[in-house]
Amino acid sequence: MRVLVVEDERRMAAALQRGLQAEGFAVDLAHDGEQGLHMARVGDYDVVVLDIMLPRLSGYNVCKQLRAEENWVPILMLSAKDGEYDMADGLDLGADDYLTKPFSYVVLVARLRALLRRDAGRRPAVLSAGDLTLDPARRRVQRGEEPVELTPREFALLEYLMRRHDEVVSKSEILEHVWDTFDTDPNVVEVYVGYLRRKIDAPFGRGALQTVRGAGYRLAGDGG
Amino acid sequence: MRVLVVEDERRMAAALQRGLQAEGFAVDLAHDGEQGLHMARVGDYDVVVLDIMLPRLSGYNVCKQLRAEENWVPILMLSAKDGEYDMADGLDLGADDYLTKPFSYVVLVARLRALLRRDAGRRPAVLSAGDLTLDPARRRVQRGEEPVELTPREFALLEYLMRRHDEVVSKSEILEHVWDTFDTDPNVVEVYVGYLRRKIDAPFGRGALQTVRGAGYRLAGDGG
DNA sequence: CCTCGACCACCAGAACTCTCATGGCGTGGA
DNA sequence: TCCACGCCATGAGAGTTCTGGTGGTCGAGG
Repeated sequence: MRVLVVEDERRMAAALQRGLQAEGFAVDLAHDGEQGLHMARVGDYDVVVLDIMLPRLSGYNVCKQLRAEENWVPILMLSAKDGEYDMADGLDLGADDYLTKPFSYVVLVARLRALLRRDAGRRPAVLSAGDLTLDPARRRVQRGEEPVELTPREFALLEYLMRRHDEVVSKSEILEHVWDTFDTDPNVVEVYVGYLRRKIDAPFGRGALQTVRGAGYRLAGDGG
Repeated sequence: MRVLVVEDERRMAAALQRGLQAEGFAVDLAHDGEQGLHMARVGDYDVVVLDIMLPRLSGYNVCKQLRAEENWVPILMLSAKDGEYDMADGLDLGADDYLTKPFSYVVLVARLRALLRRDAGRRPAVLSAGDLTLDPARRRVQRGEEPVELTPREFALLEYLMRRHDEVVSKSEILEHVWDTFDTDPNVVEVYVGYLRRKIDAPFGRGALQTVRGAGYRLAGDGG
């Protein structure tokens, strides 16, 4: 698999190159927007990792230009640290997924693989259950129009429950996937379910996160 | 690769089986010590995952018995939750590595692969630098004979530095490997280096963990 | 020698995660 | 119906991690 990484910061670029090569990707680097655009045009890549903040031509414009030329290579955008550019705009310009810094190396690789698996040009999934929405890339949750602030662990738990909404999910499944650990006190799940309810249900008079006694929990898709 | 999992708790056993199968291992289960011993004898496995607390015959004794019969199949032991058995004894009986519960699924798989890569029957590595020793499996650190208590993050940082002792390790390398993240504030490394110094150097009048200005840090192998 | 900028050490405090203990509630059996 | 038991909810609190700010130190250059 051929990957083009467009990133001006040398250290970041080198780290990405090393990491991705270790995963078996063939990695080319471009250090500014113009070079990146040129290489993306002629290089026949399977996927492009594109920083937004770039000298000469922003990642923003690289993406826009490529799409204008009907080049549908999958693009994974990396957000700026400050909020100058909104990732949502990046998506509107035709990026396929985005990551906000700082991001985990594992997550980056997982997203790249997901991009490579599916048809190019599709939008990243935004999970929903009733009027509850969760955007894994932007790390944002809303109940209706109202944003909800979650800690990392709460977010991971909700994401897992939303991916399996309307199913009954056992505590041991949750521990495996959200905590990645065997033989941990299941009470920690109960505690975090409690935290979530206080944030996504109680303030809205809902009861979407239901207990199924003896079996686990279910996140109701109809909003509870 | 064929794996035998000897574990009596049904849920744990099922989770291990599913997880390892997903990694491409062929997994057989035994639910007590006698069955496990029998299967290990005749089954020609590449590695055995062996719980200590087992009905009928402890993992302890299964291991001892196999080694007495000159069966050198690599064995990864899982510790009891309570401290009834000491893992060090397990190693003395011929286990090749051990994990203490609760453990991460990712760590388990990594250890299994490590076992499969190297010659069977060898002891797990205990890292050392001067009179500083670190046992990754038992999660224990000593300065000379004196045990040192570390938090998980401190331990991970020290482990990485010890694996590369006498080398200069840059902050970005540390962030990548210990924090698994790009573009995080490097100050967090400085803070944790400070914590480590207060635990492994200052109380012993040492200076093993050295700053290399502009380059990173070095853990001196001669004890500083 | 002094200044300046970059890099680093360290304190303080906030946020987050997890453990423990207690009490409520449902379910099944007497 | 009432009780007993197991499952779950929740408050409290401790330990850990991380952020931000401040000040020190080193090296280069005037």
